[in-house]
Amino acid sequence: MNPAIQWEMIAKERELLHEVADAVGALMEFWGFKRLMGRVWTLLYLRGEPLSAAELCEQLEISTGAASMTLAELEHWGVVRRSRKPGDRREYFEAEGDIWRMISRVLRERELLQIERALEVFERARTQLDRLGAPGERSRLQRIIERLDRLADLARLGRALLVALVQQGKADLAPLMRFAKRR
Amino acid sequence: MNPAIQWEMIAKERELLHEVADAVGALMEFWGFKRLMGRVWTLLYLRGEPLSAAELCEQLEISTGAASMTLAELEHWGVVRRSRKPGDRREYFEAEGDIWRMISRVLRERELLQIERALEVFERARTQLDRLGAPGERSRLQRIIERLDRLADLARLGRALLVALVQQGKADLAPLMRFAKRR
DNA sequence: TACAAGTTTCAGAAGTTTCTGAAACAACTA
DNA sequence: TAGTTGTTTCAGAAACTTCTGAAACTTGTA
Repeated sequence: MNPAIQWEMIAKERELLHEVADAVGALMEFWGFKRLMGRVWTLLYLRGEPLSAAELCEQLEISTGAASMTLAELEHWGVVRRSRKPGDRREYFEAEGDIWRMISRVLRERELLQIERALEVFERARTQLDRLGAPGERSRLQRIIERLDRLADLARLGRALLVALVQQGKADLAPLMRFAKRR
Repeated sequence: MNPAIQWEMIAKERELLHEVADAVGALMEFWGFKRLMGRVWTLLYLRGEPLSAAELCEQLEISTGAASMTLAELEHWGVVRRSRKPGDRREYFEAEGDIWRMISRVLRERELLQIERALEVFERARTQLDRLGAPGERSRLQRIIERLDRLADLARLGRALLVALVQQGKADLAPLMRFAKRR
């Protein structure tokens, strides 16, 4: 094959992976992670083989420092594994293949925590407001308490949905996938 | 009643509302909104009556500029209404009472958009990669394409879940609430 | 042990977001 | 119309986040 054409194909592939990585990066950023985490993970996931830190730096045009910190963070979230090849001093990195395991971990450890924290504040404030009843003010306070209860209900709903999602996914992702395909 | 005690009760109430507003503010920030939007909306929601911009500034200790901008933004999302009292020059602001309407709007207009955008990139990259097949490289490319497909599947799952949530909620929030209470 | 290759850390650069406060503006009243 | 009160806008201050690059450190090799 014409080497010029072959080179062009390699460049094209690289560009496409880059675009996908950027798209996931944007999604992840939206989800409150660093954009780089999304980009790095995506490249590793798509390539499907262990890559060295140096290659990631080169492909994504980032510094060694950024690579090191991002990889450590991804490892902390359990979405990237580190490995070595015999006779090679470098460390290699590989993406966790099970996407759902990643997501459900984030849902459990981060979103759920946020909701529970808010819920605690709601409940504590509720009991304290209840005790506060000023004689002439009962009905005004009552209205506030009612609305606070609705906020708490919503938080509990969110919690229940998250828990259900995590449980369902743990049991088996397939039913959810079928659900998606039905639409 | 002893005025000192009465004053203390007012301060206590104020502090409690403040705490709840901060909790919602943190949640909203986590969701990619400005913290202030959460704080302002919460105070309006809990009080349940129209408040003036000045009162919001005073209660939340923010500048008039911040109040104006935040209220405009909240109005744009349809979660705060603006009204006037006859014979009063000031504008008053009131929170949208239907929380679910707010949330589903955000889900539809923001999250859904994000996912669709990513999905488009995935699909475009997929067809282009498909065309790219280098003779000796078919299987390597094939692996990448497979993984890209899994990413796309996940995005479609997310989209389906969001759509279902929005639809369900539009029909009636009650079933979801019962779902939450069952747990 | 000395060396080299690879990795981590961290001070501060660069970029971004959010908020303030004052000036411009708008709306009502006398 | 002029004055008063209330609202919006926006330049830049402040705070925060993310990234770089060089120095410190670690690990394996000779």
